Formats: sequence, C-alpha cells, structure tokens
Amino acid sequence: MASTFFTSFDIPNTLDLKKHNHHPLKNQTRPKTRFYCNNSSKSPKTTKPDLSDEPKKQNPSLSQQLQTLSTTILSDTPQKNNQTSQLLSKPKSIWVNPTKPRPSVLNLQRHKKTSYVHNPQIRDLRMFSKKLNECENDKDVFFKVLDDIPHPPTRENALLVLNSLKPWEKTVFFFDWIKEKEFFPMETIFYNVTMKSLRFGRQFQLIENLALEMIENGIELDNITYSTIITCAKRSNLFDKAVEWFERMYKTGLMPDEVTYSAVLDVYAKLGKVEEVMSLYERGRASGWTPDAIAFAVLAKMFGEAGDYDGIRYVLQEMKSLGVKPNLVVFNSLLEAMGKAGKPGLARSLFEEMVAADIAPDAKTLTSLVKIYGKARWARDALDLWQRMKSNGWPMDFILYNTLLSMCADLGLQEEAEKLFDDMKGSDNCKPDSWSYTAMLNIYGSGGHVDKAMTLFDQMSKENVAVNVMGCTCLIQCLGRAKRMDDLVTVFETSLKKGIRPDDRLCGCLLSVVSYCENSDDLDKVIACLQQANPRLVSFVNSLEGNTEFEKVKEEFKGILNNTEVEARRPFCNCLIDICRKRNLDERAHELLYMGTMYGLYPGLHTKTSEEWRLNVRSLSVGAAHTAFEEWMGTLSGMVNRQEPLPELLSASTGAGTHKYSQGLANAFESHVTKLSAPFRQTEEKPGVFVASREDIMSWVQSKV
DNA sequence: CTAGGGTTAG
Repeated sequence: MASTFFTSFDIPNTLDLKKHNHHPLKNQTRPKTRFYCNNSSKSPKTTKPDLSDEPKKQNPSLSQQLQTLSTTILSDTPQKNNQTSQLLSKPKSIWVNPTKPRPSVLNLQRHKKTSYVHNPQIRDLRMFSKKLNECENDKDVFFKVLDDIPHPPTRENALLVLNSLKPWEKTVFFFDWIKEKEFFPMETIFYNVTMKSLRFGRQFQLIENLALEMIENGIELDNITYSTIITCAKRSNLFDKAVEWFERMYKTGLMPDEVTYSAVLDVYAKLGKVEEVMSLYERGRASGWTPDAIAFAVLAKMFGEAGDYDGIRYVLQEMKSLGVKPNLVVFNSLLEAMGKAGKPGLARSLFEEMVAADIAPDAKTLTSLVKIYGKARWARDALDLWQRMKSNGWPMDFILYNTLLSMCADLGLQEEAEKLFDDMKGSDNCKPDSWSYTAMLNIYGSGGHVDKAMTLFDQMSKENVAVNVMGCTCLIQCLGRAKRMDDLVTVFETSLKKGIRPDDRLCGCLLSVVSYCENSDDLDKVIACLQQANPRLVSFVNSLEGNTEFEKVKEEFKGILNNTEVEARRPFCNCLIDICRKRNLDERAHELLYMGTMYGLYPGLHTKTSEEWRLNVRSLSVGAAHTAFEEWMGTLSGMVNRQEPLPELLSASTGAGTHKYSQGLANAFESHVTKLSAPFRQTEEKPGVFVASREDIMSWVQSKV
C-alpha cells in the first residue's frame, strides 16, 4: 500500500487549485496541465523492502495529520464529489481538529551543517589525498599508498581525506578501512560523504546498500542522506527508488527539509507528473514554505517540457507575489521553457528583463535564445544578439558556437556562418566538430555551393572529423542538384566506409535525386546507392512501371511507409510521385497521391469555406502539386458538368518560396496552369496564391467540351 | 566534488 502521504495525490483535479486559500493569485490563469489528472493514481509503483529493521519511532503528529487527510478527503468513495464541493466553499473544514496546526509536509528549518574545524594538518592531508587520487585504481595499490598516511586517522583527518577522494572506488576503499579499523565511531556524515562520491559514479545500488547498513546499525539517516539517495536514484533514472526513499522518510518520522523536498519535486517533474508536483508544491506552500529559486527552476523546466505556457506564467507570478527574485538559472530555465512553449516574443522580453536586472547571461542563456530566434526565423534578432554578445564580451562556449552555426544554416546566413566557423578554427577550446561541419555543409549545400561543400568534405578527412549522416545528406543533395553523380557516389561510398548508416532522410534525398535524373547513366549510379541503403524502395520504384495491380502497389507502399520515420514519409511520397511524372506514369502518380492522402501525409491539402475552396500544395513537390491540381480540376469539372454548386472563389496556395527548399514551386505551378490554360492567376497582394472565380472555372470547363 | 536540491545542441 502506498503511504498515506501519497494517496493525497488522488485529490480530484478540479479541486486542487482552490483547496488552499492562501494563494494571492488564485484568480489568475492556471497552468493547463493542472487540469489533467488522469494519471495521478498511477504514482510510481514501488517495491518496498522489508522495513522491520527500522526504528519504529513514528512521528505521531505527522502520521496523524496525514491519516486525517487521507480519511477525510481522499477516500475513493462516491461521496467524493460532495466532499469536494464542501471543500471548495469551506477549505478549512478538512482539518478534523481545528486546534491542531495545519499538517506540515516539510520542515522549514534546514539541516545545519557542522561548523568547520581548522585543521593544521590540512596541507599534508591534501597532498596525501592527491597521491591517493593519482595512484592506480586498484585495491592493493591503494592500500600501499595508504600505509604512508602522514597523520593518524582521527575523525577530522579521515573526513578530510574521505571528502576529497575520487573515483568512488577509492572512496569506498578508504571508507571500509576506517570502518573496519574502528578508529572512532562511525557517524552519519561518513556515510553521507561516501554516498556523495558514489553518486558521482552513479552507483545507486551501493548507495542503497550503505543506507540499509545504516538502518541495520542504528545510524541515523538525515536529510542529507535522503537527498543524496534520492538525487542519485533520479540521475540513474530509478524514479521509483527515488519516490520509495522519499516515502520512507515520512514513515520513519523524518520530515524533509526544502532541499530534499525540491529534489523530490524534480523527481516528479522529470516523470512528467505535473499534477503531483503541483500538489506537493501547494502542500509545501500551505506548510509555510517559501520556495527558493531552485524550486522555481524545477517548476519552470517542468512546464517548459510540457509546453505549458500558463504554467510558465504561473511560476513567474508566484515568484513575483512571493518576492523571490529569479537568478541566472531560473531565467535560463524560463527562457528555455518559453522556447518550448513557442513564445519567442516573450522569451525576448524576458531576456531584456534579465539584462535590465543586471543578471549577466551565460552561454546557456544565449544558447536558448539563439535557438528560439532561429526556430522563429528571426534572423535580425539573432544577428543583433550575436552583435551584443561580441560587444559585451558575453561568454561563448562550444555548444553556443554550434547553436549559432545551426541557426545560420537554418536561416541561410552564409557569411555569418563562415565568420563563426573561422572563429571556431582559431579558438583553443571550440574547434569545429562534426556538427559544426554539418551546419556548414548544410549552408553550402542548400546555397548550391558545391565546390565549397566538397572542400569542406575533404577538410574533414584531413582534420579527422567524422562526417555524420546529416552532413552526408546535405552534401549528396547538393551534388545531386549539380548533377555531379560521380562525386555523389564517392561521397556515399566513403561515408558508408566510415560507418555512416543511411537513415530515411538520406534515402529520401537519394530518391529525390532519382526523381530528376536526366539520363540512364546517372540514374543507374544513384539507384546503385539507394540499393545499398534501402533495396525495398528500389524494387518499389521498379514496380511502378508496367501494369502492377493497384492493390499490390498499395500494400507494398503501406509496408514501406510503416517502416519509414514519420518525418520522411511525405518526402518519400512526393519523390515517388515526381518519379512517376518524369516517366509519364501519370495514372500511377494519381494513385500515389491518393494513397498519400489516405495515409494522412497531406493534411489540409484541401480546405473549404462557404466562400472559398483552397488547394494547399505548399508541402508538395512539383510533380505532386501538378498531380493534385489535375485531380482537383477533374473534380471541379465533374461538378460543373453535373451543375453542382461551386463557391465564389477557388484558390491554390503554393507558398511564395520563403523557405529555402520551396523555391520554384510557385513558378512551376504557374507554367503548369498556363499549359492547361486553366484560369488561375497569381495574386499580386499574396504571392504564391493563385485564384480563379466560379465563373472563370465554369466557362473554362465548358470551353473544353 | 570540502556532507544534500536547479539550467545548455544536434
């Protein structure tokens, strides 16, 4: 059975905001995730170890209070709703005994650290620890060095050494030694220090063993012990263990302090259990807790991961009303969260707020912001930011460099990227890696600068930087467009030899080259590459010709799509349609478009209002757009012939080619329309939108008869 | 890493 404390998560979701009246902001918009409570009964299932060895000093007031809670409002009985409404109107009625203070879920007093005792032997011991750390990580070697300990292992001396040992194996050697030799009685702090070292080594099992040993030997586990155990479990993704040890604290009568409490908030946050986090948060608040910046950073990150903008606002307003000033980490978490919630403008103003508050941004801050501006395609803001980074001397690091480069690649900022790339080459710690090169290959590739791209590729071999699958894809795309098939084959083969495993994007890229190959020599070369990467796709391409039955094509196409990453499915379909168009297999092209639509690859292809019907071909390749247009015109002709009503306006949207890969669609569409002498005209106000009136269409259809 | 909690790319 779960502890009484955690059954409290069964509070109905409609309740949990109003159950505490202390909120100064109770009328504000609440985080949207707080309304979903469907998984709150699924708090992590834990296998409880036998607790019989633990001291039975239950904290009466806590368990009593929590018992009260669980029996009063949290039962699974049908009267829950009645109690809910009572609670809403009279929150205080939940306490059975009003003379008792509110149940507290955390201790507002932090664990006090023992005061530092000056140790004159500190220098010697430090040197000695260093020797221990530098010796081979082997038990015998370690003990040989240990023989020369310069001072007797008193409590203070041992602690000093224990504190500075790494890696964890050595800490354990030393710990076992002082324990075995019984120089002095073991205390909690020795276990805590050892656990901390084990945590660096992610040795959760050893930490848990030590904790059980403490229980067995009657050594008190304090908040430091628990928070170390909990955070180690968390970092090892053993969330059920983290929760288990948190619950165990209450059972043994120990109240978490704010450090342990916010560590647990983070455990639930990382599990995505927003409801549980907010329940804990509010219970903490109701216990008189004023969360600090760290707790708010946890909440901010959690709401960011959930893309929950209301949640982010809630965090901001809570901090404001509680008078907690955000620090650098909180700002960073909030900025990141704003990005994930898709609010670039608010991220920008938050950043200005941060600078105005005299908090200097660090590389993480700037990385978040660059990412946000890049994603929003705000080239000017991104470049302004970069300018400010340079003039203010704001810190750069490797990740920030690469993020800037990727942003430049996304926005097609070639000159800026070249400058950054050169800066990286000239730096000491931020030499370009495969991602930096990939960004450059992306820029040169999409800009059609084949030679520059190839030079980079050669440079990578010389600099011993491994090409990755994305870099390979960018390069192959560019070589394909330039019809440099021999280079394309070389790059593909070299990459395979270097261990690149072609993914669906790379296959899609090869398939697109197939779709515009002008002669059979070229075609054979590219097909040979594709054959190595995805033979099934090649045989499917071959089956498109001739009179393969539709049902067979459909089954195979479905199978292929099912084995393809979602993001590559539409490109596959687009390329296959293009291939059909190129080979005058128009009927097959229509079949493929039909299937693609069936399988949801083209959502929103056709939208209708009472005044206007629109064909949206922005996400289609040229051949697919032609096919879709023909299909549509066929439908419209049929309707005209059957004298069915049409809307006043018919339009087709190709997009104006602002995206680097969509250029040319509007032009190709225009010439196709001209070829069919269809009455669509590109509007001047909206480039990339072609319109025709009902009358135009009707007379065009009738003229064809 | 001087006993415990929070933030960074693809």
